[in-house]
Amino acid sequence: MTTAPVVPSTAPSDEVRVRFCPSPTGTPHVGLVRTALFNWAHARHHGGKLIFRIEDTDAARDSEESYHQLLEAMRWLGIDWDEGVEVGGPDGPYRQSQRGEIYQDVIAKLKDAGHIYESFSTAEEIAERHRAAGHDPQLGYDGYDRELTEEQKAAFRAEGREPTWRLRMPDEDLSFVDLVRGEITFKAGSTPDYVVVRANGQPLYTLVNPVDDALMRITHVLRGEDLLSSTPRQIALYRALMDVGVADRIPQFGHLPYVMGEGNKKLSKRDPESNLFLYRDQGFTPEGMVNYLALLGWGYSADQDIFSREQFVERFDASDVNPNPARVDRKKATAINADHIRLLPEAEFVERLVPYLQAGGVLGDVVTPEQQALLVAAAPLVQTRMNLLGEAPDLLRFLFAADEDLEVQDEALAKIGDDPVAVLERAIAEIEAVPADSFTAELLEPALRQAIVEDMGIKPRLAFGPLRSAISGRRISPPLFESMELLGKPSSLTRLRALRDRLSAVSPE
RNA sequence: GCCCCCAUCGUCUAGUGGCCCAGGACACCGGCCUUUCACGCCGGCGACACGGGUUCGAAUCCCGUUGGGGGUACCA
Repeated sequence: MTTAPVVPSTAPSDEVRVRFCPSPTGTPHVGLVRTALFNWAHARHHGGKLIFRIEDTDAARDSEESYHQLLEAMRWLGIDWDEGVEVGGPDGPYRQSQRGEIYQDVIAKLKDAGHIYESFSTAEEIAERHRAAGHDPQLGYDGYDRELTEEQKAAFRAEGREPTWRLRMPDEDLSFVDLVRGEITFKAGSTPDYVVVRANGQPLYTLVNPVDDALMRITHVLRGEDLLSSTPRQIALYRALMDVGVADRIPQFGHLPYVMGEGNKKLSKRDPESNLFLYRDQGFTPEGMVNYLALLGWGYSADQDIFSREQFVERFDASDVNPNPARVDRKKATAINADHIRLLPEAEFVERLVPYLQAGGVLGDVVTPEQQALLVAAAPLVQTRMNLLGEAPDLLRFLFAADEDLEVQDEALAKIGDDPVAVLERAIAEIEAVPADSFTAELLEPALRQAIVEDMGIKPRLAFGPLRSAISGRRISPPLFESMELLGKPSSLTRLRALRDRLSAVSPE
């Protein structure tokens, strides 16, 4: 272990330094990731640094798996950081579980300066004192141990009590200017002296979080609204830390609105709606996800909802964040994602499709050159037909399936006209006449239209319906003639004949 | 109980005293395009929580009410 640096490692500067400091518990959820994203955007917008720290001081709840998921989430979304876990930096280590010595040093300084004091009161005793005084027993800590004499402390110790340490709060109103909400004032006396060190000597989050922010010279703290009411006590702590030379400034705070679930309930961590990876697995692109997340409490402009990561960074300003809670709306998120799918360059789109096609069993682990070529040719046909990349397998499966494996869905046989067999017969005859080397949608379309629509007098919808069912097995498919072209003449004919035979067999005429 | 935050269409939002009898997006409903489904295009529905002030003028400022939310732990 290196010698613990307990003063900020460099002098204050104008550099913007923000941090993202999650606890590794559970799976990354959208609210958490939105916070990471806004901090990142703030740093990038101002040409500053993002510090990624892990607050793993609760051994019972923290997990290594969760830590790795956090990294995965950040990387998937393209939220990069400048200092912190994995990349290092001047103020490491960046996992609080490894910073014990640093905290002990700070605690010693706070003790020496008298900013924190020993408290022997139990919760029951505090409540009892409130009752005795005719106050609400739910009132917070009453400051009872503030001025204990050495004799009194010794007496408590003799009873076997181990004290916690509390911060001495100033008896005055505490104000700060919130980056998203403006000036906020907490009344004097509304924040009791609070515990910063456990009876076992271990520091609590209440201490460790501001201490690390101070040592890492954080200038702006953008965090969830749930931490708004802890701000006054942190400001008091900062003042104490400045007094003992551990902090050189109080950061500016900005409290981001909650991310709510549909309805009006808070998004719980177990709610599937909140699980970032579910979005990814269903086919959200990082671009779409970033765009949607950015819209949770912020707006790009009065009349534009779709924007790139770069545009987001360019325009993001914490003071434009809307202070009221945002609800996640899957439909809007999906629509935003759909726009980003359409914006993807074709080659990129093809690349993104592959993992989803593999997951859907359409492609194997190894993509053959033939499959790759087919995919490249087919991709443009489906790019405007998808909202989620996860829809790709259903849309494209028929192209990659062997003719004999193609399943024609019942639904695809429902509304295909009075005499689909005749339509199929005619189509087969027409297609047989088309040379294999000029088997293109361009030729197929007018030929089949002439034969079936014009000559047979069948409406386009019913003329092509049976063909679509035969070729794709589905009622809804990518464009028919292009699909036939991709499949090629032999395969197209095989499929048309197969359906013709099947339908002839069931209808005796 | 006490402290704090929030309040514009169903939802996300624009709006920082006149440009707003409130703009955009999603969703929804029509229509156009069309070989299915989409894309695209056109149109429609739809909101300033309520009450008082301030002001020549308020969605915008102030106060109150109501309604949501959070905090009040030896969790983070």
